[in-house]
Amino acid sequence: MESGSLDYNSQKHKDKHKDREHKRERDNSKNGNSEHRRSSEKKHREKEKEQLKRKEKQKEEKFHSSDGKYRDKENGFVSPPSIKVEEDNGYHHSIKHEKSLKRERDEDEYKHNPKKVKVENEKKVKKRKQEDESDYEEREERKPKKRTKEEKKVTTGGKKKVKNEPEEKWKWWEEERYTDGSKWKFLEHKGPVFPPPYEPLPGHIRFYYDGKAMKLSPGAEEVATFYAKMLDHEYTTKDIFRKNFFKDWKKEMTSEEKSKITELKKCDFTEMHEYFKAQSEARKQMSKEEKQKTKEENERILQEYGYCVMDNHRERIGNFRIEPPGLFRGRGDHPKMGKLKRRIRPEDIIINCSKDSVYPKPPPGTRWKEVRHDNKVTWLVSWTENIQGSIKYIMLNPSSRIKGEKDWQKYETARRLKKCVERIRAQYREDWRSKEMRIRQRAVALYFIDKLALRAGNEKDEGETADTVGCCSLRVEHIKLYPQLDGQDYVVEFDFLGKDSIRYYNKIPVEKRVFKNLQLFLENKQSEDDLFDRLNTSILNKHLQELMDGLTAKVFRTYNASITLQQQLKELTSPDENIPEKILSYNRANRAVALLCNHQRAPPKTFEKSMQNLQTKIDEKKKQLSAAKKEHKAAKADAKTLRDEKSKKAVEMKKKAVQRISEQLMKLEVQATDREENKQIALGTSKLNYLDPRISVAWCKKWGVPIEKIYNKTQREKFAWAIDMADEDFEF
DNA sequence: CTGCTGACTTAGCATATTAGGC
DNA sequence: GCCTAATATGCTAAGTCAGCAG
Repeated sequence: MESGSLDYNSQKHKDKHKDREHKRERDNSKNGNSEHRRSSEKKHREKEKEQLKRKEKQKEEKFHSSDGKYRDKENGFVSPPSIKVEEDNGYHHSIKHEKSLKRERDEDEYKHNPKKVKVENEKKVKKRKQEDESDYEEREERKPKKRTKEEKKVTTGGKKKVKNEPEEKWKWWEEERYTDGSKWKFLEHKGPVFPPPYEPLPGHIRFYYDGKAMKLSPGAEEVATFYAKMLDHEYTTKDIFRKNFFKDWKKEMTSEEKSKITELKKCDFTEMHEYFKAQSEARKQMSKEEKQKTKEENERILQEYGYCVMDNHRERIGNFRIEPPGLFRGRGDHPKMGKLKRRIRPEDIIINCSKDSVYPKPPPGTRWKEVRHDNKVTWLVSWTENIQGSIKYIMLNPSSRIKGEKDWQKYETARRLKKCVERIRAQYREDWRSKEMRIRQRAVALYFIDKLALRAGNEKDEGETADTVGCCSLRVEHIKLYPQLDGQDYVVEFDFLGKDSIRYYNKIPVEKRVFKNLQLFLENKQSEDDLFDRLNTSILNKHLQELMDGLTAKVFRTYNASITLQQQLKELTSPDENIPEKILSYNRANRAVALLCNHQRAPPKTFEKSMQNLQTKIDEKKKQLSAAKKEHKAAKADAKTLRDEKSKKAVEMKKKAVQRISEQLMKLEVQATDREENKQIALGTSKLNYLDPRISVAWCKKWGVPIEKIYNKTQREKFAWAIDMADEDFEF
């Protein structure tokens, strides 16, 4: 059935193969690599089936929208059945209703967790009424509800010095969303902050070529400092890095320099390197006052450039600083590592803001590349980066409405998947026996994505990026089939580099049918050939879209991560645990997810040492404990003979001491276990991106664990919506 | 389709800040 | 209070996915 692509492909591989023999970064990374591009043959004669599916999908939708709970609808923004929608103007939401809903929720929350207010507002007990500034009224369509009126305030000045207890937190999640595809009505900001210009090195810091001091032109010198700063980094030992750097560096040299400096290995940057080390040392040694001063300066910049006004609110910007020039550090075996990332000038910058706002001013004597007013996008500033030619953006902070709404929506989509995942699973299992190869491939790939939480796996530009893959781009060389292994049947071994060149290694038993299909897909292929030669992410996602509105490959990752957390929490938490133990359970649940998603990290450099320290502490505590126990016993004995009040009291005290120490010991032991189990696993990524925060919030409420134990300040800001709305009964 | 690219999310590592032990 | 280890934040690379032109 399929063929034709093979010759073409393997030809390509041979060319590529040569420059692709590098080693991986992580010691746990290993497999060989090669290139492969999918051939371009298509086949699309499946109309009837698609139509069928479309119908199915419609049914599915009806099923969903009728299953009752208004809350189940995406983002909860939906009229309850009982309330009539005023006019069908496209905004099918009922404001009034939401309000009443909200009130109920509040009551609930107070009932369950009276401490809540304190928890959330640690610092800003005194929410001052803001001077009202309603010049930003453009958002009629967004109709803030009554209650938000009082809250509506904009602090354009941003002069709040004392702490940060600005306005009362805006609950954007209680407002309506745009339904017309626009992202905002009004946007005003101050533009980006540029890195300081290059400061030439002092005269006594010299660069040597071939043993001889040599003064470099400012342009060449600047690039040289980028390299000098990285001297003790492993990067500078890599051939590609050195080669790329040298090539780009030469472009910045004067013709004179170019003719002299012909070999990197004759370059001596050590003096420069030492200089920078000394500088950063000096920075650390700065006096308190100086540190305070820079801190204040940073705060000033943050207040001026770190916020924008979007619609009626002052919102925090995520990254308002332009990336400074430097040497590109790709991850894994990146063919472009070491290339010069050039300095961004105002002339490279596109500003996005509303027409009727005060436009940001370019630095004196410069101009922006463009000022546009596109409210269909969320970015404030963009520029094109010179390594890959891709666009970089300045966007809002995760705590902003625009990011938060999207995040919330993501979890709602995952929850919709929960309702139909069984049907989808049944379907792909059925498809394993399809007579069409492409359907089988699609079904097996989807099975992997679902079961193993693999990423979709888009095609990548070969030679431009590190050789990494996801599900659809898996190659023959990435899997091994074992009809029998360690007493299990039909085992598939995965070994490939995924995003960020993190190795995915896993052996799992699969169903016989999957196994047989894999054998079939492997027939007559070279190791560099695509495993799924009839599939790509576009085909897969189109299929998924038909199965459920808004469904794409990555929704499975979100869904499986969140549902796993919920299950694990249920399983692992027991009522008699104290708080540290509960947190350990939470971390374990979190860890199960991180494992599923393959979120790894390099073991911290100080891991062994800090583990030893902890062990020492534990040993000491143990000694203390047995000493305390002895004393307790002795006291009891005394009390028995003396039988006076004083000795009775002493017994009590000793008893308490024993308790206290054993509690401390336990806490330490828990900590040790937790840390050991976390050695190579990164919990942060899943917590931040995959786990519906409402699950965690509900868990905290249910067990009386303070939310701060689970989420730090940043995380609480990002998940404010969830903290506000989820009660202990929340079910993902 | 198919390739390209724009917009936006997800990712690990580097650095800064804070907490906790002495 | 100082110093170190732990944690939080910042940074930016590397993905996903959709829409469009050809």
